[in-house]
Amino acid sequence: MNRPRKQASQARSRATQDAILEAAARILEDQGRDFLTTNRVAVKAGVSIGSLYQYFPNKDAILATIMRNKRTELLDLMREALERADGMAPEAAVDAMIRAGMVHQFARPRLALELEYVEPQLGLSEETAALSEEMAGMVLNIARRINPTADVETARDIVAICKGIINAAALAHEPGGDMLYRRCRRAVLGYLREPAD
Amino acid sequence: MNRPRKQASQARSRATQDAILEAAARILEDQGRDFLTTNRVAVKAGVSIGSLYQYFPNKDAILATIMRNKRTELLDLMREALERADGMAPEAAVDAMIRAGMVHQFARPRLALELEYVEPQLGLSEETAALSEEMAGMVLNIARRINPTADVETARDIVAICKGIINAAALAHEPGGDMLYRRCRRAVLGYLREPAD
DNA sequence: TCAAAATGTGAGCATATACTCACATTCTCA
DNA sequence: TGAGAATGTGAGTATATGCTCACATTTTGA
Repeated sequence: MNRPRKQASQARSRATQDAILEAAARILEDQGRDFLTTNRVAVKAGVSIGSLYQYFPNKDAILATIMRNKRTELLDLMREALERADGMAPEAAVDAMIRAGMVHQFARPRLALELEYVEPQLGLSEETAALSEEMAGMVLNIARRINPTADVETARDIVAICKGIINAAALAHEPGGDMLYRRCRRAVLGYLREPAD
Repeated sequence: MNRPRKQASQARSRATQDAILEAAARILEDQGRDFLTTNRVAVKAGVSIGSLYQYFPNKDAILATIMRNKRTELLDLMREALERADGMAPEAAVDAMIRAGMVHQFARPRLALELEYVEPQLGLSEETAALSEEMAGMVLNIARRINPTADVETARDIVAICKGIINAAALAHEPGGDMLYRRCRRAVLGYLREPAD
């Protein structure tokens, strides 16, 4: 295979692509979805709309890329936490998992919320399902250390519970600090320790 | 005061207004927000767009009305549950409250989800805050019977937790039956019984 | 140094959609 | 029954926005 001369060409400038992605993300989180127009993204990213469309085939592709990037980050953090949790006490393992997985969403809760809202119209349903399964699998692994009867649905609920708390905080413009983490932790442990029926 | 001849005029036909509201709600929940256009609402409601704009000044007003109606319903159900819960055992009281408050969202979870997302652009933030406070107050009343140290934040989290579970179910097109209710119940009781730190 | 390839530019097009208005239809009541 | 009020109608308008394309600028390689 022949390598590109410098490092450009097939992917154009990585920096420009990132600028576009970050511009879109920032508009989404601090102006809202109604303000997310391709022209505005281009202006904020410091490129012309013409250029923007050389980096992405359409608006949804920008959002899909942001989505995928965030998901990759999230999965990596969770996988890493799962490994680290190997020799840990059950509660510490839960701690590590929540911290890893959720710190990520805490960082930009508003963005996470907006992305979740846009996701259905992005045609990523297969990827979404796959991600959900992998996440549920990892969460289940940890959850069973607290409650051995936990099943996949339990794991999915745990994720949903954390999302609920985080999203509410985001909508209320709450700061996403350590308090929020502790509330998630309490909800997760409580759910696992409460008998199923 | 002079009463209107029949019952029309100042509010036009109540039936037509309801038809418009229901048409909008149905489009929202089974076609999605991208399909919610005023023309489509008019067609589905069986009126002309011209008429639609005699009942509502603009598109957002339709959504705001749906929102307000649902909220009124929800609050009424919760208030009623709170009264009924007076002589009940703590757990039964929690039961009644979740059932009342959440049965409402369970009924049309997809609609609830879509409304929640549209809400910020509707300029109802004061009403929203007021509603949140009243809901939190009622939930807190019940929550304290399980855990006397519960505070307003605890109450808000309980609401958020239930919303999270319900929304996830809605997004996954899960049926919103009794199972869902039981998972909410478990999450709520677990959260309340888990020590705060 | 220069030509060809790669990349950047933004005025403008195509389209979608919220909303209007001139007119038609129906209702009210003496 | 008929005149005026109330209500209904939908083609058309104004505007916003995703995206294109003809052209300009920069980069590349000998």
